[in-house]
Amino acid sequence: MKFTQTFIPTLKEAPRDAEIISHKLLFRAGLIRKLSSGIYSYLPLGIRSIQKISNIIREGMKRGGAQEVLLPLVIQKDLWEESGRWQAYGKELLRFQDRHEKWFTIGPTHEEVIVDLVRGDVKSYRQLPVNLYQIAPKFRDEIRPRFGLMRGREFIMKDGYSFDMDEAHANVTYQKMYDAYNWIFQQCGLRFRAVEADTGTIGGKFSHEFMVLANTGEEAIVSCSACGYAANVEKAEIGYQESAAAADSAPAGPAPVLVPTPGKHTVGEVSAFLQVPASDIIKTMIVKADGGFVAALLRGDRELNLIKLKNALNADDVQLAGDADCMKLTGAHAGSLGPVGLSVRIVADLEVTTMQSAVTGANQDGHHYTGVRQGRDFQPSVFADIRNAVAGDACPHCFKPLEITRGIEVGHIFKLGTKYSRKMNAEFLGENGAPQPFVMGCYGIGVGRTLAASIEQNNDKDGIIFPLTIAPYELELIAINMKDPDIADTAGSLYEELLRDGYDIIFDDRDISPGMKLKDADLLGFPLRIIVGTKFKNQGTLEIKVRKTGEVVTATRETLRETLLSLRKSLLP
RNA sequence: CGGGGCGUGGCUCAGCCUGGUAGAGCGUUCGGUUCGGGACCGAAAGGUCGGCGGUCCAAAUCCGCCCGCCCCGACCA
Repeated sequence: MKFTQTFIPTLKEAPRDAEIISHKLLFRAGLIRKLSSGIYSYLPLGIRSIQKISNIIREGMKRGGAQEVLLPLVIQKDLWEESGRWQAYGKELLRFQDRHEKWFTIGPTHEEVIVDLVRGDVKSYRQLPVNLYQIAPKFRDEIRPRFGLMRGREFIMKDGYSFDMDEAHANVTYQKMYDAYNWIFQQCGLRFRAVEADTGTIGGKFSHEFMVLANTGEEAIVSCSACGYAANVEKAEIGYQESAAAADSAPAGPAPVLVPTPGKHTVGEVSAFLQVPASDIIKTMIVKADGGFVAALLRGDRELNLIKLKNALNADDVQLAGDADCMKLTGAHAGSLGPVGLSVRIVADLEVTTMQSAVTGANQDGHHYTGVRQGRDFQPSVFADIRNAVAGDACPHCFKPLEITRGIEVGHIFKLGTKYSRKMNAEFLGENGAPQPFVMGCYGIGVGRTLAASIEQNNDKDGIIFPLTIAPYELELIAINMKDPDIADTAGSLYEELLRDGYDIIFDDRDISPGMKLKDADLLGFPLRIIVGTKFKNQGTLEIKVRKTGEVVTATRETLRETLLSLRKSLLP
């Protein structure tokens, strides 16, 4: 492709609303433009990269035994009512009516459609497994779209769904998809990690998220370099080698003392005011669990993990209570709560059991207790790991210190089981002749997000550094001065040759200053760059620059192909 | 949804407080000089100042309503 024949509107400055680096660079390099909040157009370079990622996904899916389909974008309400999600999905589901005032949605995900499709045509276990996927736009009416392609409302996603006759077969399919995902992200040239994830309300023990490692990632990943354990912080367990009942055997100290702490609400404020470390404070949070209330206790410097709490309580729905509920239950506002004298059920984090003389809220505004002791002054009914892991906590498998890194979720696979097949009455006849529901799995990849994540991970001050496999073009040819006939002619014929050789090449044939071409080349981030310039005029040499390393290799026209081949090879994943 | 901010040429922004001629840089067009890191000289095009209404002799500027966009929002207990 010649630069002058395509549409690559590069920009010196990013628009003001671009916050993160990938958003800025996608915009400045002319890969995307915004139409509306969270809604983007893909320009020629953007769609090329998206297509390369899509093709890698297709290859990976093929290897994993899945077939491509294309499902409708617009879905009628009754299917969503069958699954119960018309009510359950909430405001993220875009709903609208056609001219007959019939309700529809633009699919944010396609379980209903795929189940409807398969139940109509798959009637026997002999037809299983069925594993179908599509790569298509989706729409989720996010409360707050942000970060460009990272969290848009309309976005391109690969979503796949598998149907198996039983758990054992579903597990095999799951494993194939797990392997396929590893292959796909590796082919995309990403540094990533598959981590164990919470399965949410779906249940089952298999769920993995594929996280691209990047400091700007929205998710925290807990990992152990000693044994390879890795999990989303929502899920990550903490290793405790012995259940600490130490507090019970320690000698009892003096009874709790009520101290005034006027205007001190946060752990930080109380800690500073009373001159005690945050780790000696027990913070008390009132939580609404399935309609009832419980008090969750944590060391002052820890964060509550609602998912762990939900699992510990065996509850379906857990959320923090509002200030009004706190007031009603304890007689104090949030900020002065404590477990002493509380009437609600108490759930204590395992760490709390080792605290023998703690500071807690006194359930009167502006007062705290000191010298509070678990077992004597209050009695939790449940002890559980309910906090977020932090760096240095023990690995649940090998007890070595855990590390925390950040990641961007680009893929998620999990077992759906029979949740949808039961609700939507999707059954087949098994070997025993009895009808039974399909055992399903579901597998997603954010395609646009993968592009954004790659840029988030691979960039420098000058611009994007594309991995070879997903770059819009692999190779850029630059003629330093198009007005110089020697240079222009050489570059022109070189372009034709390389094109014939099958290179994925773009030729910057614009008649503009060298500075602009070179700046644009850095910004656009194609992996390899050939420069035809004064060195060619004077010495007959061409320059090949590797964007990733900055390495410059010179070649003659004779050695160019060989040099390109080996450089290209060095950039393969 | 709650809180905050913004909306002026394609992009980044000034002007608004204190009403009176709409500005700069980048980009674009034309001519010329340049040609290895967003070059230089000269000329030019391009703006319903987000929309509607109000106040006023006069509104980008003051007031009201609306629209759009952006940021923050359990972890305070």
